[in-house]
Amino acid sequence: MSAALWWDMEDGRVKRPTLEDVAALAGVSRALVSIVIRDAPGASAQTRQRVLQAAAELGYRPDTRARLLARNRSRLLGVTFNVRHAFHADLLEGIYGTAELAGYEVVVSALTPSRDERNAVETLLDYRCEALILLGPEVTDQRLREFGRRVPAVVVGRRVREGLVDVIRTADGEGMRQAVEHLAALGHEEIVHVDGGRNRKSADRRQGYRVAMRRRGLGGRIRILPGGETEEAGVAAARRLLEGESLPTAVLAYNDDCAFGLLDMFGKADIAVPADISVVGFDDSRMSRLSPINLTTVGQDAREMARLAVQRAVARLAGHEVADREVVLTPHLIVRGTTQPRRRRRASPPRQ
Amino acid sequence: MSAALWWDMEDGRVKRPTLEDVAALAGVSRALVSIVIRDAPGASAQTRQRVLQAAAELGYRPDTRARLLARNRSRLLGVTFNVRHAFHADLLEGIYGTAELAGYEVVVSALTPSRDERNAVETLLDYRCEALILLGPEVTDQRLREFGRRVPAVVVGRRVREGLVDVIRTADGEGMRQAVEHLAALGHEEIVHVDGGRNRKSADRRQGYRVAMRRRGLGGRIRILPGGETEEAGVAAARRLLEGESLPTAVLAYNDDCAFGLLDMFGKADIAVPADISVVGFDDSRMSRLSPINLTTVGQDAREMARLAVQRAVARLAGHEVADREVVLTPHLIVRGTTQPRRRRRASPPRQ
DNA sequence: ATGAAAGCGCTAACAG
DNA sequence: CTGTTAGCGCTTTCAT
Repeated sequence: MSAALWWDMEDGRVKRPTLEDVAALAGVSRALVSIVIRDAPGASAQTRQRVLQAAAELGYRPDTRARLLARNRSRLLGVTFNVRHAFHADLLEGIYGTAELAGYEVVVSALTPSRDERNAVETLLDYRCEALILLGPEVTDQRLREFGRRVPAVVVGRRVREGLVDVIRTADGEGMRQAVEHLAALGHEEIVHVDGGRNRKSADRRQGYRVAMRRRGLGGRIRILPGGETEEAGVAAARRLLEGESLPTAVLAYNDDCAFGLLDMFGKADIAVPADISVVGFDDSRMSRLSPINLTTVGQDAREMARLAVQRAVARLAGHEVADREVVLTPHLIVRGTTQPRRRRRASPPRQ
Repeated sequence: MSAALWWDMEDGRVKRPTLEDVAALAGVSRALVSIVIRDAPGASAQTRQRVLQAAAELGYRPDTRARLLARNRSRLLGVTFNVRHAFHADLLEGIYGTAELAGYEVVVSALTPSRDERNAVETLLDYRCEALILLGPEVTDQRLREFGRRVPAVVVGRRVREGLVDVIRTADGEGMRQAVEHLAALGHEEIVHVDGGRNRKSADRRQGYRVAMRRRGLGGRIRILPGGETEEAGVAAARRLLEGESLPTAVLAYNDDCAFGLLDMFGKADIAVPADISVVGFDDSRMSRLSPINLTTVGQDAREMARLAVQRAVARLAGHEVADREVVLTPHLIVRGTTQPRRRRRASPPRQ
């Protein structure tokens, strides 16, 4: 890395040493250099030494483009993620690590408002990625299956109807169960669920809530408010709650963002959390950990999900029969400061 | 896009149509297909038609690897970003857009705890990116210059000492000035600054605070508390403030995260914000907009920064002399709910 | 306007 | 263990 490489202002190109250059300096053939660089068997220790030395001297680094093209297999894993989603950061971290161990490279493609899954995947496929890992994709099952028809695809964090893609996700129902159990154990009975709208994840969580309530003997108290995935949705839901004649003692939101909206509106309306009402979110997003918020929420194991996703993709590529297309991990409740035992409501001054 | 491509489970490889296939189907040479696909001059409208048709029929998509290798210029812009940094999401969005307009492709490399700038940049360079755009890099100036010596490099969001790299950043001093002015205009005089530690950005902001205070005739009230870039640092600083005999009426934090820590600790100590003390952050991070936090902070124009960064890189590659290596944009204060006119302190009940 | 041919820098199969 | 030889799929002269 000591080589002083300069870029040529004339044509904007950088002249970098090639295998050939290294071979020349080491006085061997290109093939031999290739072998040494790839750390493949078939070169004497002595040659190895000399080649490595020459490479270092020139500051040689293999050209990924050429390598990718020449190699029969690209050994490339394409990953799409949403820059806005804090959870994806954790997943990416794990993916890079696991992929490296498995001998794969990772090429990521960011989703932005003007760059959806289709674009991102197309880009990835143009690089001839061998498999796709899609973090919390927002396209239809139909399209996901289309992706899966082209290369092995692993969807992380969301359910996909039957077939063609592997799925690594968290048991949403179980998460809701834990949340309901937690609240019920604290003495709450009027536990309202503000749902996430019309998507599948929302349906799963809604159903989980229903089942858990019934199982706790609170079937009669089931109350679901239409919500959404955003803070605004939470605000709107809180407003609706406040308009009703009686407030529940606990609210279980579809996700953290929605819960933030609830917290906000309750704060403005002079309802103390958790003294007057307990609030639980879902996702354990980074913000939920922020102490001014300190939200009790349901968390997922990012590292494990990442590990499994890569492992699936690789297994599939290796032709191994994968037993279950879908792996459902168990989430775990993280109790923070927005829940407490049910108690008499008391007046409390506004905060803002 | 209608082609039904299947991946071969035998060897994990996908067989995709090549230029050759398209050429055969269209009954022309590969060269001609290449011309048509690239929309380059040198083919009759008729041929164009036929080739395009054939390509569509086969679901042909050019192989990026081959393309990159064959082209003498990669027309690739390498971007490093930090997945944890919400602001980078906005920047990326702008970068993708501007780059496309300029006829460049973008390849991003994510920074994670175990994957620092060095790794990321090396990966990017291995793809033979022509230029680098580094979002809020955390390595030394020394190393940044090293990058700049290899390819044109644009650093976004931080100052770099003299030379070799272009810089697009926000005027930190001006941001601090606006914050101080805002607080002073609200009647605050005891405005404490909790700084960000030993990095350059922190020094800039600290200095901006000093200058602004003096200019406002508050030179005697200058008070700087050692802080840091994290929430924890904010918590610690708040603790130190609370230990002192008198609390200031306003605190200006190094950044939003630090401000969050302050908010948290104040909340726990029964100090109302903004009634008892006003708090200002810096960055306009996504969380600062969350209504339970609703932090008054200093914002930056992501789109413009992105546009300028790409423009710089491209200009540099085109060999255009760029007048100023450093562009400093003006930030703007965003007044939210954590600041209010100075007034008598009053007791207020705990929130939690 | 079209086609033939020569690489881009590397890997991999095959001889020696 | 080492070197020779084909490509990978595309772009790009350079003839025709």
